Amino acid sequence: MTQASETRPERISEAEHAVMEVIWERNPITAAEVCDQVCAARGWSLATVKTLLSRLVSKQAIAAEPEGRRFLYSPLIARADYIGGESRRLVDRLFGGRAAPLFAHLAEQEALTDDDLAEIEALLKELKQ
Amino acid sequence: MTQASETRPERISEAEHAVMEVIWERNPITAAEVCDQVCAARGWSLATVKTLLSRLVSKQAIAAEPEGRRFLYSPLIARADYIGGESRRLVDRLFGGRAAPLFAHLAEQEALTDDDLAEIEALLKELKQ
DNA sequence: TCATATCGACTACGTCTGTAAACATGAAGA
DNA sequence: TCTTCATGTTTACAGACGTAGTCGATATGA
Repeated sequence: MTQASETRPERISEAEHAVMEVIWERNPITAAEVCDQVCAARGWSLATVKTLLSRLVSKQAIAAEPEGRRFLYSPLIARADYIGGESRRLVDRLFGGRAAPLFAHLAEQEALTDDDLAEIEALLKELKQ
Repeated sequence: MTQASETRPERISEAEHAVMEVIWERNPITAAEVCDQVCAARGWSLATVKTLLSRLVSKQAIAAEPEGRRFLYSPLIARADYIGGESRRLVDRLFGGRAAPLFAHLAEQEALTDDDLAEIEALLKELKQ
């Protein structure tokens, strides 16, 4: 059963993702406001943000609603979906789809703080309840 | 103090990574042998593999040792380092560097099998011992 | 020795990405 | 009304990436 319109979400690049984060955090939002949030941090110009915004629009990752002579942008895909997809891609590509080896790796690299461990432990308990 | 030669490992692309996996699994290995392992699966031609190999050589991800009139390729970076780096990038980019939210996400998506859970639990115990 | 298969090096080329300038147009102030 | 600012649209351009063809040299079998 293939869905009628299998709109495979087009891949969001790294720079585009930075813009998405801003939009997820606050929306609807204008181009200038997005720029306020990221241009300083990434050394971008407003023009760059505009380009990224229009690419995100054509990728249907965000919606642009006209407001006067400008646009208000809002997310069309949920952050949870995005990070879920990216996480899955990584786990599939590097760990054969199994999450445990990823966890083992992070643990080995001491990339897990005590807080992380405690939190994960709590989650584990919950999952097993 | 910046290190003398800050050889920031150049980014390995998706296609290149597929080649790396073959080389990690068996090495030293020739271009033709690499092709045997991936060309069918990915629908590539030998020429494509050769290109990827030479890009990997220039990125210093693999070494090419001459053997007669051909090369034997071997990894210069460890698989563990690679997947560690990639995992870290993802965790940094999407989860603010904390692993717990990633774990929570995988759990939420039911991307964790019972085996995964058991394994992670075991690892946790070990880490806390 | 001559054709052929093999192999790396070089070249190619369309797409995507990062980064931005130029341009057109409408709004707003002088 | 004339100028200037703000804003989206179009165009640009270099570098990375995916994918592969061509070239030149060597090994090899007839």
